[in-house]
Amino acid sequence: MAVDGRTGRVTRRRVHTRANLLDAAFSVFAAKGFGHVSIEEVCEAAGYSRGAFYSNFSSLDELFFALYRERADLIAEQVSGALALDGPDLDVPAAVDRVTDVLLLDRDWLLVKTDFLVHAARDPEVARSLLEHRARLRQAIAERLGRARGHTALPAVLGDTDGAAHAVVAAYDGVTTQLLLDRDLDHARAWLKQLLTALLTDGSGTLDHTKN
Amino acid sequence: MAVDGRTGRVTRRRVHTRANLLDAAFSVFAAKGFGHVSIEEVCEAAGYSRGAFYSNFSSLDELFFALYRERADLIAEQVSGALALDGPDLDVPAAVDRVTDVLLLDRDWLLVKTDFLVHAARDPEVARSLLEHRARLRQAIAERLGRARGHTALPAVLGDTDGAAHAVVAAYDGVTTQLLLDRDLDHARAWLKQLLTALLTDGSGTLDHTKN
DNA sequence: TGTATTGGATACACCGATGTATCGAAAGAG
DNA sequence: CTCTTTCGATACATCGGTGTATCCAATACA
Repeated sequence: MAVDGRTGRVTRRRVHTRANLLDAAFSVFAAKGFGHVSIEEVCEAAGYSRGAFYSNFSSLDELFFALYRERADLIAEQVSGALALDGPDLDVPAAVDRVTDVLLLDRDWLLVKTDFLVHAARDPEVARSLLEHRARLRQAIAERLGRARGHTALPAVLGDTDGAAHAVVAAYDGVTTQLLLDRDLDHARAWLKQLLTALLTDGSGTLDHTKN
Repeated sequence: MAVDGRTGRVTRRRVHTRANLLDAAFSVFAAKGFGHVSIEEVCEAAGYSRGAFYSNFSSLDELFFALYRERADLIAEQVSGALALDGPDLDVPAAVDRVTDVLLLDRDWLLVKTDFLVHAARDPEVARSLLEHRARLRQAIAERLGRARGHTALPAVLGDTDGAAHAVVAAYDGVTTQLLLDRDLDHARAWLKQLLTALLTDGSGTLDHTKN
């Protein structure tokens, strides 16, 4: 019974092993990619037998989904935090710095995230859930940008704040792709920052792209 | 002997079956995703036995790589064509239209391409090859943009033409991600066009993002 | 602390996919 | 047309992963 219609007692041990399995799965997925990972590998990495696995999940897909949700929510929380740090008015460049650092924290997450994208791209159900997640993030960004108006007017090219938020996400996705290939985290961060400030401040930061 | 150190006769039949295998593989990969596809499935889809497969390729990876190369080169060619269509001077909006139509031609290719990205992200060797490919594309774009100067000055925010080319690729990658999820090809095309013209013409096209 | 219940380990039967070795058929060379 | 080489189908041995059923140990609760 891995379905979460659990009703009776749930021991501490259980939540502990579940967490361990998720953590181990994260490492393994990051290293080999979902689709090249067997249930056994995850169990071995976590130090459990397959019995433990089937007691907590009913399939690799289910685990993957749970894993993604967990981590994505974490990131979303951190992004919200980074956006909220300023007072009621927003300091765009500073916020861009903070958000960028959160979004491009570690490559492993990007790997897993992209695996999940590939997964979602073939399963409308999963895609829906991912799209909603992205929409929420965008909305948070747009909302926050709205409150910054006046401070730094958005460039007209992007349309309203919602358009700007869309562009921000696209930029993030674009930089992610590049980072996955060149493995240069610092460069990616710097570039995303420049791209975002360029997009959001109508500004004049020169782009440095001396790479590949 | 699947390695291409072939020396003796190579029959027509052979090249034909090889092509069939590649085509079938493309469909199957697009549908299920590399990593959820077995050699047998590819063979079955192509109407051959595993004997034919092993006679032409030594592993699924090898086939996948060959497949990617083939299609990627094709696209690159088409993009070059689309860029070259104008005379010596470039009509940016028109070129953007043409290029966009080529880049976002069909979703299946994007699926396979993304699978390949995920693959490359974990294999430095493959990543190098993909990076080079991207670099060539960017270079072609930058070169072409260079010849358009004067016609429509690039917005300063992007730095030089090379920076602009980088941004173009990032935009493409970003829109690709969105398209994979929402499956709305027309919308993606429209959005990419607007994004690119916004990026490249210092222009005033309003972004339409009424989606998800 | 004793006892009922839950969690996870072990063992088993079962595919499905892999790679190889062999053989007949197709196609090029002369 | 014949002969030689190449291509691809078939059969086989094997392996790794899957899911389930069973059992012992750990844990909550009274």
